[in-house]
Amino acid sequence: MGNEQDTVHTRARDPQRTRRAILDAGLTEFAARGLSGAGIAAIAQTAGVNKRMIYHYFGSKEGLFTAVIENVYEQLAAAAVSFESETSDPRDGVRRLVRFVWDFYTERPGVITLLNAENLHGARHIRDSERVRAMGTPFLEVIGRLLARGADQGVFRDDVEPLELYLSTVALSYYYLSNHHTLSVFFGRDLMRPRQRQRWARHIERMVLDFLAAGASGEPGTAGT
Amino acid sequence: MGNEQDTVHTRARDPQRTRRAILDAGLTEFAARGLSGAGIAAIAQTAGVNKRMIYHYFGSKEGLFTAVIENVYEQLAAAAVSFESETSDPRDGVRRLVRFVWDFYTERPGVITLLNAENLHGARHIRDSERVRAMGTPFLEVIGRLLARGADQGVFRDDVEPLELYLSTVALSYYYLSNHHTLSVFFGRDLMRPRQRQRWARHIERMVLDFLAAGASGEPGTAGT
Amino acid sequence: MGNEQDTVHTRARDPQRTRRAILDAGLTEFAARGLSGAGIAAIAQTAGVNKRMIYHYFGSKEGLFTAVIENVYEQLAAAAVSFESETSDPRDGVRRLVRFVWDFYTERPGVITLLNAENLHGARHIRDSERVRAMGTPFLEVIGRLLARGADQGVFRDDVEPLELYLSTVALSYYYLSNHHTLSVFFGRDLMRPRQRQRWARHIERMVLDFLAAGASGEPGTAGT
Amino acid sequence: MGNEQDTVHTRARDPQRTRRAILDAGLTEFAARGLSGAGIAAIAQTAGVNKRMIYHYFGSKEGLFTAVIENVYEQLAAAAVSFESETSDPRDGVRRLVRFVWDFYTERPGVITLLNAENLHGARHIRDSERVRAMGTPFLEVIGRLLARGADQGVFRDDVEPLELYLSTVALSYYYLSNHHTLSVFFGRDLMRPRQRQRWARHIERMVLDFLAAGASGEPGTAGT
DNA sequence: AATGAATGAGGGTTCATTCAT
DNA sequence: GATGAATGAACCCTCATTCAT
Repeated sequence: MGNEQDTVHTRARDPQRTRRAILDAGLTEFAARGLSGAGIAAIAQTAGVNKRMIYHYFGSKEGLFTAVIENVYEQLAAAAVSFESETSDPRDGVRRLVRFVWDFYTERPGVITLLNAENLHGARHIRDSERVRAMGTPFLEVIGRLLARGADQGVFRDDVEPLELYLSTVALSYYYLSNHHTLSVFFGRDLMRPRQRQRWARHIERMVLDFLAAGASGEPGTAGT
Repeated sequence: MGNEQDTVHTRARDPQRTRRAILDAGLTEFAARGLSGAGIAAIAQTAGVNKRMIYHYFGSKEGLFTAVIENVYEQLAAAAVSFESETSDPRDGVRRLVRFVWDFYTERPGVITLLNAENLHGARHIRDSERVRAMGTPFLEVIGRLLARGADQGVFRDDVEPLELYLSTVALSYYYLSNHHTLSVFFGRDLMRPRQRQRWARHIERMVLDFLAAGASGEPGTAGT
Repeated sequence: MGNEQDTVHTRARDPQRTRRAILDAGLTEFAARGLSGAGIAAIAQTAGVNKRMIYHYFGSKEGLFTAVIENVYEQLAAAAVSFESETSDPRDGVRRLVRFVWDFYTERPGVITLLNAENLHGARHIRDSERVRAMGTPFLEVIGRLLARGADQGVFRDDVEPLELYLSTVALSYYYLSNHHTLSVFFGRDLMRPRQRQRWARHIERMVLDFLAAGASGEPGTAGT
Repeated sequence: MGNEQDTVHTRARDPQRTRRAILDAGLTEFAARGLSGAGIAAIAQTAGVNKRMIYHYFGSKEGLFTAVIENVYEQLAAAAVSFESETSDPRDGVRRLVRFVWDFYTERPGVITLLNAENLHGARHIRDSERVRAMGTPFLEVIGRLLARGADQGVFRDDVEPLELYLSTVALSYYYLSNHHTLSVFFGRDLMRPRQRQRWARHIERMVLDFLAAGASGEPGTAGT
């Protein structure tokens, strides 16, 4: 008695479903406990599958972790195409960018801890991944066009690089969400109360936009002429 | 053969030194591998002490982790007094703040992973610490005076709260340093090359200052007159 | 070198046998050294299995202990059916009872130390066991019939309860076997010499029977007529 | 912080008191947890002394255990002199014996677990103790006189040895108290309820006395004439 | 595809004990 | 007499993983 078993005896054979369940469970567990904190047994239990299946589909714990994190990056890439602004107003484009980033991480808190975990390990799980490598370049191109249009219209300064804008935007969102536990203790106030979060979201938008507006020429440029 | 032993046989009896050595080793190991990734054996070996001593001084692995992280916060508090600017120029004050934050985390990369680890665990190790709780308030007061002076002189806008300025400053430094591994892969460029780092440091300063200058009254206020 | 391994490398895959081997080894070790004195490593070695298997089958050291002790009770229950006397002579029935008890514990000295261990821990391992709880009631019923028949025939007194007879019988056997080590020192004679043991066995029989006979009516009762 | 320390820093130097405190704590802890279950740290804490003191006074854990158990035997010997009956009535003498034994173990439940522990270890801690060896002989002499007187007066049978009477008496008390935890579960009733205990005490007395009376000559003997 | 049995290494922790003061 | 620091072995247990079915 008392045999700790991973799952019920008979289970419908559904490779796709099994694989997906493991991937989801891996995301949950790795996000909650980190790479070394998460256990194969717990993942198998959460997924409702036999431990052995994890090795069958992903080879090893690190293999699963790699798959999980690549999956996250694909989510990011997939979602990102949505904010390619067809709007002609650059300021609206930046607003959309800021909101997209904020919403993305707000809605996926696990992604943050997962990325932290990957950074803790020197990004070695994605380093050799062709799917992830330079996946960010398209982002920079979109943002680059945005910045160029803004500078052209005289509403944005022209000395900001796409990477700088992107990193600034993410940093302001990510750090707040990533470190809210310690910050809330450090400052003696709960940063995750809805009111506080909304204030911060507005602050990011303001900060990014006002920074871009600072030193703008104020008159339409002549680029392209 | 047999059992690996933790240290050399005879050791100078020096409680202070032993405790300190464990604390330092704990910082190093926890920073490098996280709470669950770090091992008592490795910590003891790094500290050059017997494993048992960790329990003697800190009760448990988590006890040591708590002590390590509190120690980090004390470092932060101790270092922070240094940027209390006696300068009368508010812009210089903000520059000092930005540089202090950037330098602090740049020089202490372990602190970042440590704080990430603590956030992964919901800040439960400092939640009940009276030493850490609200330790940030003095920061806000210093920054509050800075902002007030700047607004008074007409060089800063007056709609920014101390917490907003502080969090923005830290976010821009912290995220870049915390996530540089994945970001470097994602964008296909090494963000930690000295050149890149310097550029980013300058960017933070510019972004914070230009944001604060945006919408400033431009003329000295009448406060105190 | 390095780590002592528990067993030979390859082992026939035989769950039943493995489980049984662990149970037997647990009985031996717990009986010899008590719950806290027995070690998982020793049990595994005695059983010829890997340490991990103990957790696989029994969850924990205490889980194994619980299984061992429940197993003992099942032995007792199983063996007990044998003395249900079909003999019509009540005195013979009591003799069979006395001898059964004496032989049971004589042949299983480990059971005594095991029961002592369980009592040291407040019987908490069997307290919630449905298999053990009230397992003794059938004993009392058999003995009750025996006493009734004896009283009916006028050879037993009628003021003795089944529990009293049973406990008396076991006490006289159990204590002698349980405490012979200290008693032998205390009295300066070896109580476990065959001669001494036989004398004691005879004494128990005599004491129980003479007690039951004392105050008997001496004439057949009228019950059932 | 969190240094587990054994006692307050300064403590009145009182060798007698310290030794006594350790002995008492040892009795308590060994009785509650057995020899291997009791820990030096717990004993030191219970005694309110430094761990090192245990080694100072008793050399080792086993040394302390030996001292504790010898102490118990001295208690037994000391208390036993009290029931040397000056009464001329042998039946009263036996009643006093029975009650003394029952009361002794009832009032000192720890003694039972301690003796069990010593038996678990083959009585090796008292085996070489001159103080304990044959300490029981005086008991047998007292009881011997009691039996002789009873047989002489024709109220006791004459085929019972002192050791048999003593062991029977103790067995009936000891087993009930020693195994009440498992017995209560086994029979589904709480044997330690005051009512149940009193019934058992009366049963012991009855059983011993009726056994002794069985087969008595019924007329005063001629011994000594 | 899927499972339960089995493995060896190492996890954090506690042990009784000794050293230096 | 008394203390706190320090030790090394052993403790129970869990880990990621592989074997046999």
